[in-house]
Amino acid sequence: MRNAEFDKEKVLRSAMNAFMSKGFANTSMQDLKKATGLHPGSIYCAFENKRGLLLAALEQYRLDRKAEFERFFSASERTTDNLKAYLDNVVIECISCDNTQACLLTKTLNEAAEQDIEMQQVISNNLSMLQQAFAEKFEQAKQEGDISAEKESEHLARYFLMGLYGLRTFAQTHPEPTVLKQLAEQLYQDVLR
Amino acid sequence: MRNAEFDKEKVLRSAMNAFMSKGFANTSMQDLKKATGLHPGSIYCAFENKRGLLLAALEQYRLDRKAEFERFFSASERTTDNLKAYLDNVVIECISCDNTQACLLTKTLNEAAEQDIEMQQVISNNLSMLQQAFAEKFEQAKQEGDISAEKESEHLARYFLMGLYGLRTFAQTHPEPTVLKQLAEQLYQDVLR
DNA sequence: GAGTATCTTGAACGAACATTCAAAAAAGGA
DNA sequence: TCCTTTTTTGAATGTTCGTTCAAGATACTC
Repeated sequence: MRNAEFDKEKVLRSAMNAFMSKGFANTSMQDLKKATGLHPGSIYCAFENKRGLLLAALEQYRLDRKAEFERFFSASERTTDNLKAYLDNVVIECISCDNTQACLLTKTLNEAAEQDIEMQQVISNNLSMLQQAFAEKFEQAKQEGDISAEKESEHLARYFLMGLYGLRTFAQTHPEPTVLKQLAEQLYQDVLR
Repeated sequence: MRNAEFDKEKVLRSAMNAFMSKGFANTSMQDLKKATGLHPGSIYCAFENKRGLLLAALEQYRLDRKAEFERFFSASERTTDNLKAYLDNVVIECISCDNTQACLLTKTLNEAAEQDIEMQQVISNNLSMLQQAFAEKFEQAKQEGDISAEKESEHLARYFLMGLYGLRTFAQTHPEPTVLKQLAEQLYQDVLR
């Protein structure tokens, strides 16, 4: 017997970052070896494939984002405040120089979705879960009286998610803090109103 | 002397479609040969590179979208009506099964932006021009009295463009006509209000 | 209609890629 | 301590890629 030496979470986060900054196709096994510290053979032993590594990285990404989500939405008692904090954090990520600018889900969706139905399904499911999570928070905010009871939580969640996608894309061409903050603020207002 | 045989616009539109459906990295020269009907040598003679072909395709895309923009905004006398028609058309594109679902600019931005500063510049400029064009139309709509004079056209254009990005991304995971129409409608309302 | 300049063709090239595999190393069980 | 089992290692593999190039085809010029 012998156990694997590497820390799976660390490896997956490294791979995540590599895929986020260069994309799937443009990240070579050599890049992944450098990023993760794992030799090709080990990667194939643990994840079967380069594609398998991406799938595992996507799952880790989902877990990490879920934890982040719950952290933000347990900060204050007022849900709308948490929502604003979450949104502000997205802007901060967009401005930052590390690899949090991109979203692994949308990046992979753009690149690997075509031709790979299973990958598309995984990403769609992840995004649907995020939308569902937002819908629950909007429902909560309605009960707290900060959002009109007439609005449908599901619609709000969809619109908000659309805004997040757009914000991230916009930031890729114009990562100016002032502009991004304005956009985020208006999105927040439009959703609350 | 001898002139080139192929129709440059047709070739570029074919290349455009190939790049839009499979992305830059995943479109091989064989794919491009099949799509354009040009042999590798001819492509290299005319465009220097695979990358050069993408740059040329991006320019053709810009021209085509510009023509489309002007066509939509000269349809009715009321600018807001034209804006709505433009937005509805984006939804139609998102639902359709051809390659108009994706935007070549954002697709390329996601893939080739990193590592290629010139490419990034080209795309940023294109998107800025589109934003500027929208800003002019919003200004027009203000003068026609359909948009509050207090709003800044530049802000409206930015927000609208962000919405378009988001809509296209959202459509990739959930191309349901009803949902997309709702999202487009709310974006339109939020911008006009 | 001959000459020439340019384009077209498609086979050939080296490089880079994802993947494999056999040998070496290491950790547990007895 | 030795044996077994699993992981680690990194060189080797076959494939595919973007790119080149020399030969052939074609249209324009004089």
